[in-house]
Amino acid sequence: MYKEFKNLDLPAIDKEILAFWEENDIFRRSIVERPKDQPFVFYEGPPSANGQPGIHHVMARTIKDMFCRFQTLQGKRVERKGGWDTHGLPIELKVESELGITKEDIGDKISVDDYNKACRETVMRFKDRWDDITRKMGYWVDLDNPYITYEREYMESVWWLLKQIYDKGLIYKGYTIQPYSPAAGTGLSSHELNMPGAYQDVTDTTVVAMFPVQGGKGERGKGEKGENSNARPLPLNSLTPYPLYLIAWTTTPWTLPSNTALTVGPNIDYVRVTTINPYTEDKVDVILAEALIDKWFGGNNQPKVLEKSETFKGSELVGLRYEQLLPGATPQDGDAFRVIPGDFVTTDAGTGIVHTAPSFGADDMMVGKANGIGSLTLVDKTGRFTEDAGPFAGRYVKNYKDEEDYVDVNIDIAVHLKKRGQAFNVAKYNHSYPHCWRTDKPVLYYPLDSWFIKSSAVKERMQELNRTINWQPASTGEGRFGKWLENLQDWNLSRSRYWGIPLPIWRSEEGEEEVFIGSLAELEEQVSLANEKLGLDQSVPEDIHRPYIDEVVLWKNGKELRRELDLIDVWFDSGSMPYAQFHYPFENKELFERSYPADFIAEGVDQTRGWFYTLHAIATMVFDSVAYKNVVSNGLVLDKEGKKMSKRLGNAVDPFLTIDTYGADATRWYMISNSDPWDNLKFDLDGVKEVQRRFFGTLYNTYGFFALYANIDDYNPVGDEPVAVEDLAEIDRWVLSRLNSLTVAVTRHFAEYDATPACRAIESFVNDELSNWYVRQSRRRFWRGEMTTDKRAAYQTLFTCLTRVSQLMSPVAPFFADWLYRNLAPAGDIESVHLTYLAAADEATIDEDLEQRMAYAQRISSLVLSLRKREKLRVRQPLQKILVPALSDEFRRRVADVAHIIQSETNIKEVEFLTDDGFLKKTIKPNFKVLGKRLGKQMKAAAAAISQMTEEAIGQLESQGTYPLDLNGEAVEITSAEVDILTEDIPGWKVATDGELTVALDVNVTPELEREGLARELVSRIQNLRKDSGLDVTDRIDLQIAASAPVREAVSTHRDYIMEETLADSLSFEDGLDAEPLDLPGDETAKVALAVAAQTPN
RNA sequence: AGUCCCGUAGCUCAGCUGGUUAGAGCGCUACACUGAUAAUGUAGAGGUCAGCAGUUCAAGUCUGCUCGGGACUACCA
Repeated sequence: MYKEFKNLDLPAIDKEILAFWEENDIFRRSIVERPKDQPFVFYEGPPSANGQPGIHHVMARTIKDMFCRFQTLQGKRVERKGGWDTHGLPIELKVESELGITKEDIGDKISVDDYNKACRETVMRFKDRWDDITRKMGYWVDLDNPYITYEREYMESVWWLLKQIYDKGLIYKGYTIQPYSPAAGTGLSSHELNMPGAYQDVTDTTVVAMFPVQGGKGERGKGEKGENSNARPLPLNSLTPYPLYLIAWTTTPWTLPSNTALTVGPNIDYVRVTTINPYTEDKVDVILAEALIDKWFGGNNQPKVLEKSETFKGSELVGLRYEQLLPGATPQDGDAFRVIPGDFVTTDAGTGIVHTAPSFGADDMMVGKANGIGSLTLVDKTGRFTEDAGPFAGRYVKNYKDEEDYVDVNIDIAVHLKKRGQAFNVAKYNHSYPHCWRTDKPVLYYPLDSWFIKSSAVKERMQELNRTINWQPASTGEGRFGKWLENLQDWNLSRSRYWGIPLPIWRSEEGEEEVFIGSLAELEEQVSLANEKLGLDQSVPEDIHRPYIDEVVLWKNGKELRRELDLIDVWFDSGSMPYAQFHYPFENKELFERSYPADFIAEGVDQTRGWFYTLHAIATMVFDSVAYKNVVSNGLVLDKEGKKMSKRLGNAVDPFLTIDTYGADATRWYMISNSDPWDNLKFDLDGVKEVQRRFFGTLYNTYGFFALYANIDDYNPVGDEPVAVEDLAEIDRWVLSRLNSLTVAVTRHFAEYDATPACRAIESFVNDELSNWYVRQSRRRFWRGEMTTDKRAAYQTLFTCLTRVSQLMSPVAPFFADWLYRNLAPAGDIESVHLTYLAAADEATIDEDLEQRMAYAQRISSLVLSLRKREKLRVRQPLQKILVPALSDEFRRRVADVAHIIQSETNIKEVEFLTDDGFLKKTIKPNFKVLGKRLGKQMKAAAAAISQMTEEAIGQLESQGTYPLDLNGEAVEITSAEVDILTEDIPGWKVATDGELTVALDVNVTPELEREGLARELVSRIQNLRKDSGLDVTDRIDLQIAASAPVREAVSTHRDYIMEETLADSLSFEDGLDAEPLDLPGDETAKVALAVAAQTPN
């Protein structure tokens, strides 16, 4: 017996199937039953379990899951090792805030040991929630043996990888500018800088400062001797009695005391302008980019240009010396206060001359180094000016301590410059500036010591390898990722933190000796060596996190070495997972080799510069290989208004609630079918409801239909001898053809990592073709009479379709698919659809001609129904015929083949073809695609000429195959293949057209047809009565009828038909019948009484 | 600020390598159907394909710019 159900309850199906999977170990079997030599390698990007899973995780994991399931269907063995990302700043910050401490307190108020213990506990806090959502959403991943990044083995593999990179000379220690939060006393990662809300619009005091050119104080006009150290004759060195300044704009006046250079664009045009200092009203000469004159001169409250020199290139300014803006400390490590060239200078903003303070800007640092100008760092790590900062010493550069009476030092600097006659412009400026997400205070860029991976050295190779990766969508690979690789910077590995993998580098105090550890065994050796040389008794700690590892002292060439205190960037942890998940190379070599590289990975686009990058970088540097061959990057899940979901806005969708309410499948199917996953998804629960109702509801109904009749007939398609192809009904062959076309399409889409069209194709097959056409057309075959070959053919066909659909949909809707599959399967069989193999489509059953014929049947039926509607002729009223113009024999054959379908669908007795040219009014249209290619510019004229063609001319074209056109005196032959000839009218008939199809309806209702119509009306009413009386569809009845004369007549004529349709054993007229009168068309009346027949024959 | 994605009916989305009536589903309105019935069919209303310019015989589709939404990257002074 097939199970029959009252209502579709997807959440209940989830639970039932989940239990079935677990009891029967289906996930494991779906892997181990596939051959080892047919692997499909998938890597799980490790989530961090210190936060709750969100609906976007359901999205990302659906993508991962469905392609893995699809490959399993294709016979691949898909191992899926889960993983957890356990280190890093987010976890540390969470712990800090929970313990109410700051970074400074670590090692003081709390030991590093206890602190790290707290991190370790926090990191898995929501593991249960994650495991729960994983189960409930049907994501198959091995969570029993996950890799965990804080485990000793994992960390050892990371060290090994780093050592490989070190041995290639790609690791160095450098001094660089990094985001730093003085308020929190900690450096920040770029990740943190990109937390929502980090960039805030702020209004800063900006200054255009005037840097006095050395030897430019008015005496320049007199000659170039004297103490002028600017030896080069300059174009600006023309006659002028006024002091000369270089002017530069800054939004951070507090960096001005640390200025050591001015940077110009070598190819930018500059000019010297004579003007008046707006604050002192002295006449001065200033140099700036010509393009920016209008920005600073001639406006309201702006000085005027009194005189202007010829332009000269920035390169001519290079080397020019100027006097330190605010005299004080000078750099010891370079030749400062010079004009230097820099590519990054533009004329978009400022003056075209860039104030350069190498300690407080990445560009500044870079260009400063290149030109050897040295640096000044007059601000300390608390955000305060140092003693060397003259009048500003000791003051905070921003209000880092929330001082009530904080006076903005930037304003004071501006005032100070004004008084000295060295301010050209002071103004407020609104721009976005990064803030520390914890303290909400502005970030400062500060020089810090760090370890780097010289990834820039392998960027060409990374780009080459990237081109071999199949990105979905391609634009992310070429654009976002490709561009990122083009401009690749070195990878800053260092994190001055506590909870992470320690850098395995030991150095002597002065840094001249260095040991880089690549394994625990190596560390063991080095420890023994150190013990021997230093007379110590150390051993390798069991836990190689801080603080234990920090206590290890090594030895080399007579020096004591201590560990560099930094940790490794967590992104290196996750990028190491292909190797570290197997503790490679210390174990599992063979397993690793067959699991590398990945065939497929998937994450959100936000991982482009995260995990996608670190996987790629490590693979390129260590193995000269890609880490993954195919990658899908999905977009964001937004709320239904298109806003980002956040707890703060309260618009976050709870994945548990969604799945509990609508089922995992409806949620998954909605997410994948609604739009391409790489577009952002506007998540709307109404959409999930619609999927549930429209797709799953329809499929469920279709199954219910099958089950209902299969049970009545006690039919079991399994083991039933397949009906020979030639004995199948046309509609069976049609739907099987469509099913196989669908299989081809779905297989191709999944193989190309393009699931959205696959879902839509399945949806449209189920809704439009299987349910609304095949089942509707075939209903009578299921309920009528004995088990014939035709009936068996119908059962077998529907069974085949449902079974195949369950396979095709199973990657996306694993629960319902399995439910459907198992309900269809014979009782007692515990097979799961997820253990089956998807057979290649049977191309032989794809019959394009048949699909075309059925398309005609559907379209012609629609036309007839619309004509009936227009003429107000209800479908139950049989009509004699329709006329269909047939301009070709092929068309006629095709329509004739499906005429019976049109007849039953529209209640018409015959389909008649019109070939007599006299009847048909033809129209002609150019085939633009074909003709346009050939004619090009003449197309317009040709289209006009063709539309002018007479019936006669069309006839000539049809009979001879060609027709000459005269296009403005030019003769052009057109052929019948280059035009479409259609009929749009049959004079004297009611017609409807759809493209090339035209149908006319015979609206004449003869008395005979009317009687038949009445009979059908009566049947319909009786059927309703049966149903209202709660009869089973198989119950037989006795009928009594009282009716007006025409109805009696109709009943007499169609007595057999009525009895057969209503399963009546007897039918009699009883004039005095006491029953509700039935509502019949016209003025006819009838009363009907029915009773269950005494005995049900069968 | 740069890079990338998106902008087609009230809503969610199709629209292949440019080809002449721009489609579907939902929603709305009317009618029909009724042995899958909390289903189904037919019809109707609803579109300057974000805007501007260009290429072309022909642009929703290709190019450039502008505007709007989003993401990523970014102290460009």
